[in-house]
Order: sequence, then structure tokens, then C-alpha cells
Amino acid sequence: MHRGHNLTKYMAYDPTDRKSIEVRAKALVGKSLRQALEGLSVVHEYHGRGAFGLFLESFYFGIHPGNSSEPDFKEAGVELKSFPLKRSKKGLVAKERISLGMIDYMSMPSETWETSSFLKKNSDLLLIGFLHESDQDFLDYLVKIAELWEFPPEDIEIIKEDWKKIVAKVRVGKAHELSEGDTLYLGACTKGADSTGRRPQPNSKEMAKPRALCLKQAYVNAIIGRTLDGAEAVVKDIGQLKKSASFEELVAARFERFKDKPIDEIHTMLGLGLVTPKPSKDHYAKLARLMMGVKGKKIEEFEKAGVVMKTIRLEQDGKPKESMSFPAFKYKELVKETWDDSTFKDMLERRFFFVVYQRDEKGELRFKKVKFWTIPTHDLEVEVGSVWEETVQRIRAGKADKLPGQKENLVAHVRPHARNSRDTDEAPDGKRLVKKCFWLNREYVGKTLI
DNA sequence: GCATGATCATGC
DNA sequence: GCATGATCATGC
Repeated sequence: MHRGHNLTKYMAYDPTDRKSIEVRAKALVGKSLRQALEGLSVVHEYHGRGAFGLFLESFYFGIHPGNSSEPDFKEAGVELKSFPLKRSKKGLVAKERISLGMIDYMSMPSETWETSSFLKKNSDLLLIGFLHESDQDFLDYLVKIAELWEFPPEDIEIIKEDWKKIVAKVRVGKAHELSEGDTLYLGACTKGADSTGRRPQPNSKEMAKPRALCLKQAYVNAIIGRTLDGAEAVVKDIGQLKKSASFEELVAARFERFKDKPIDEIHTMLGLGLVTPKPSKDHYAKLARLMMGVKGKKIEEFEKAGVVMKTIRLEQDGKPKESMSFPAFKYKELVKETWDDSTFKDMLERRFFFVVYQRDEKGELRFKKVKFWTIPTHDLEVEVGSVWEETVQRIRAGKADKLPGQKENLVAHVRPHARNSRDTDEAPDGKRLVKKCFWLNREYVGKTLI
């Protein structure tokens, strides 16, 4: 078998019919491509990233869409997207984002959401999720998800806002400042194996990195959660969706009535009891969730979007009382990472949601404001990057007890993060040291709020 | 006053 | 039992 060989004659399915496509797709669930195409001796030349998808198109669905602006199943209006899953402690998660087509900086500004090439191609997706195993041939990957996916209305509202944010930047000649952290579900992710390629953009001489529109990893995880647990109702007509405020505005609006109110008054407003003399360390985080109208510890909208909530307490002078902690790392695992795919970089690239409290002149703590924030590229790549590299170097050199302190860098430092001094972790040299994590400097956190 | 080390309280 | 977000406490 070779590329271009038409197998559709073996298939009792109609690639122009949505229902038929779905039936054929669903038949893949629980099988590998090799099993699904049983009986055919398969010799192929496909390999590397995207091999699964190309093979699936040609030999399972018998289509050859190429790089068209039309959906892959043109007549049915369905775009085929296969994507890898991987195992995590909690179950299956997305291995990466789902890319939905390169951004054409020059033509995008003249589009509206309704007429966008994005919507034209991607409003109706056939999602095929397969379990990626690094030691297997892609023909043996098991298909876990096969789902016709139209975006639920509440999601499409957010995606629309995301899309508009991206276009807005491109329009004003700021394509080079695009960042995946700008948006929630739909992201502008960098494309191209080497990071050197650049493209022209309108209204600026600056060249911009090539980027594609993508469903961000956190959102793909939300899709996986929904489809593996059984599908929800989906929207029938994307054009009918009504307008609403953006996700971030909606979230911020929930806090509006609490602005500048002292803690005890907020307690009253929320129908809580009196403020205890010594509130627990996560009391203000809990209060923040309650102000948002969320009961549990998880905030579903934030989980989907990969947004991280952090509470910040400011003193009278407006400076944060504390630096900002992150999960403790394991010395031996940290030194195996590279900065670009490090756990900490991954964490910092997310969108943050700060809930800010401040002491007034009488010393009374009040809710001040909320703020969505993404770390500027320079601060991440140059400042945090160097702290990270220095940390790894010192651990490798057996100096895990002397990691970069707050005075060494303006943005980040390393410091203990453990239950107590006996809560230790083994360094590569065998010494046991108290668990530590990366912190964002107190002073720096203060500056982000201005 | 601030950096640094140490620890608390919660919830899974 | 432990990770986690957050804050306390000490000493320079």
C-alpha cells in the first residue's frame, strides 16, 4: 500500500454524509488503526509527528484534503482532527494542543468572527483521540475518542472573545507580542520546528513568529473529560449564538459588589459566621472562591482555561506581604528537565487570576480588586529562565543547599516549601535536603498589580 | 525592614 | 499521608 491508494471502495460509508462519517469514526474506538484495517497488509512510509493523522485521512477515511480552507470532509462540513492523549496520574490527558490552522497575519484583520476562516473550517470537528505510546508504532495506538464535536454555546462565547483578542493585536501591528497566555480556550501558539522563522505583519515593521490558532491544552483536557464521561448536548447553529460579555469580564463582575469591603462585611454578605481571630492560611483563598460563587475547591471555568488563582495580601503601603509560592519540586526530577519544557515554565505560562486584599490605614483587611495576569515574555524567558538554569546547575554541582535567593534576581527565587525542616527530598548527590520550590519575588508580584 | 527558613491548615 | 497554597517567625 502506498500513499494515494484509494481504499474507499472497501468501505461502506459515505464521506459526504455527516452521520455516516460519525458511524465510521465511532467504529475506531477501542481499536488501533492496524486492527481497524485488519486484513490489509500495511506497508507505509509515514512516520513522525502527524503520521497518525495523515494515515487516518488517507487509509481509514479515504480522503485527501490537503491544505484547503474548506473542512476536510467538504460536503459534510466536518473537519477531521486527530490528537494524542497521554497517561497522567489522574487519567488520560491531552499530550498537546490541537492546532486549528496557521494564522495569516495579513488577511486576518479583514475578517469578522462570523466570516472568519477559522469558523468556516473548524465549527464542526471530528475529534479522534488516540493514546500515544512512545515505544509503539502509531498504527498500534489505541483510539479512545471519536466524537463529532460542535462547541457548546458557553464555550463558543469564550472562543469568540479569544479570537477577537488575537485579531485585535494583529490589527494594531502587535502580532509579535501575541502570547498563548493572552487567551483562555483558543490560543495563538507558535509554529515551526525551529524558532527562527519570522513573518511580516500589517501595520508594523516588526517580524512576528509564525503562529497557529489552537485549542489550548487545558481546553482539550476539558473536551476529553466530557467525551470520555459521555457527551453533552452540543449547539446546533453557531450563527444563532447570542452575545455576552467576555469570560474575564464576567468573572471580574462577580467581585464588583465586594470591592473595598472589609473582611467581616464580606462574611456578612456571604452569610458566613464571624471572622475567627486567627483565620487559617487559606482562608482568603476560600473567601475568594465564595465571592466568585464557587463552593468547592475547584473552579471549573478556571480548570478548563488553565487559569491559576492566587490570593495576594498587600500591606498599607501597597506592597505584598509575601512572595508567591509554587509546588515543591523534586531535585532529581528537576535536573532531568530542560527549561523549555520544564514544569515551572509550563506553570508560569498560564494565565493567572489574582485576588487582592489590602490592609487599610486602620489595619483592617479589605478586598481590593481582582486582576488577570500573564507573565511578560522577557520576564519569563530571560529572568525566570536564568534563575531556573542556575538552580539546575547548582543542584547538579552538589550545591542544592545554596540555590538562587531573592536578591539574585528581580523576578524569581528558590526557597524551602515543605511541611517542616524534616520534610526532605533526595538531591542527585544523595544528600537529603528540605523540599523547595520556585517563588515569584514579593517585590515583583507587587509590580504586576500596578 | 526584609530575606530566608520554617511551618500551618486543608483537602484529597 | 502528603501536596499545596499561604503565611509565620527569625535573624541579619
